[in-house]
Amino acid sequence: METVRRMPRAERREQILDAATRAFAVGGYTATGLDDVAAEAGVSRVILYRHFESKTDLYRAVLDRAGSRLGERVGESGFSDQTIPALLRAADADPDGFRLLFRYAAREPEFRDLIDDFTRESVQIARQHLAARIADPKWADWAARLVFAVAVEGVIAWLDAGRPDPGTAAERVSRAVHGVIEAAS
Amino acid sequence: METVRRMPRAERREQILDAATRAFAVGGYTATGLDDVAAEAGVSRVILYRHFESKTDLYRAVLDRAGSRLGERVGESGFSDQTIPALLRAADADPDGFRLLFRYAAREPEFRDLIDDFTRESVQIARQHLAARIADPKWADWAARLVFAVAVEGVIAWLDAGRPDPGTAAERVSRAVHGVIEAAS
DNA sequence: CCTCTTGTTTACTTTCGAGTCTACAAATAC
DNA sequence: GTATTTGTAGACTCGAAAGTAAACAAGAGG
Repeated sequence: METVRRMPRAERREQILDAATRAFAVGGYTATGLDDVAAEAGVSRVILYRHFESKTDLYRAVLDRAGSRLGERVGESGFSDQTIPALLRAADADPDGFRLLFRYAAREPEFRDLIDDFTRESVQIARQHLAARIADPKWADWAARLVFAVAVEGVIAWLDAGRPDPGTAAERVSRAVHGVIEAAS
Repeated sequence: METVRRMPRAERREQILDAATRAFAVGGYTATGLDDVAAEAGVSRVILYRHFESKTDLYRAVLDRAGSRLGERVGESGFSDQTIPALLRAADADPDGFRLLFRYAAREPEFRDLIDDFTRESVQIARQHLAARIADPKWADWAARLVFAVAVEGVIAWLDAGRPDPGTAAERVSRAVHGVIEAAS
């Protein structure tokens, strides 16, 4: 019988967050039980409650951390030729968090607020850039949403493909994004 | 007190499917209770069980119908300049079904099989077209996924925008798709 | 008029997973 | 060596939503 791995409280908390991110990234909030999280963390279910008040609390902590990391790396103002590379780096640094945020949290009524700020702001920035190129504001909005979706989907598809060619990935995603911008103008 | 609207069995079944499609399209499977569905259908909860064995059964029926309609309109073979217009028409004919399939069902572990066939086949077709243009198969796969995502996201964004300019919408989505294809080549 | 079908209402049971309680074990720190 | 912290195990409660049962109401068609 293997000896039990003990950790100081703060470290365990982080380790649980890591494991929970992985577990939730598989199927989202409702499809993931606390037993799954506990198993992934290699810890009994009760321990989760010594670090987080509830499943909701834990999930929000996971999303918060993922969202903060994303915000730190990408920044939340402006769009430059460094934005896409930064998005890639953020996804590379925390792939499960990235997937979880955009693949699941964005569709979960209770939790989407945690990623919607980022999305809304990004789309808003895209809209401002596109307004000069697209006369009809309805279609500018449409294009802004699509541009953001292409960036995110491009990154997730890159993650799912096993993160090939990290050096040139940003260039490829950028080209796709600009391809849509051109096509929409 | 308003008199109760009775319907022949088959008609009621369809009407429930319509209402359920609307209800589920708001928040997906788990976030939608049978009470919500019953309310949307203007019928008591018990009636649902006289037409469908279970919530799962009802949901699958909804997704089946939406998937069939989609398949009928888009066809499941080949890609031509009629494919995007057909996709738009399908979404226009059944916007809630379309949204439900791609926005929620595609992310629900228990139910994604009902839309994954369509998605897989579409991506496969895209891949074949792109193989000639993109040497590295990893990046051809990536581009194929992205192209499909752009088509779907473009359509959903159009729905969410209130379906402006039905005449030119297909042209815009097509341009976006080809923009990504060019950019990825 | 009678019967079948469609519908309602209300109350019930079942199920599942979240969340709790208690008692115990063992590593660490002083 | 003792107290404290970190951990386990297992049995439990609780609540929400799914699913069931029974009794009754009323329109439609023969």
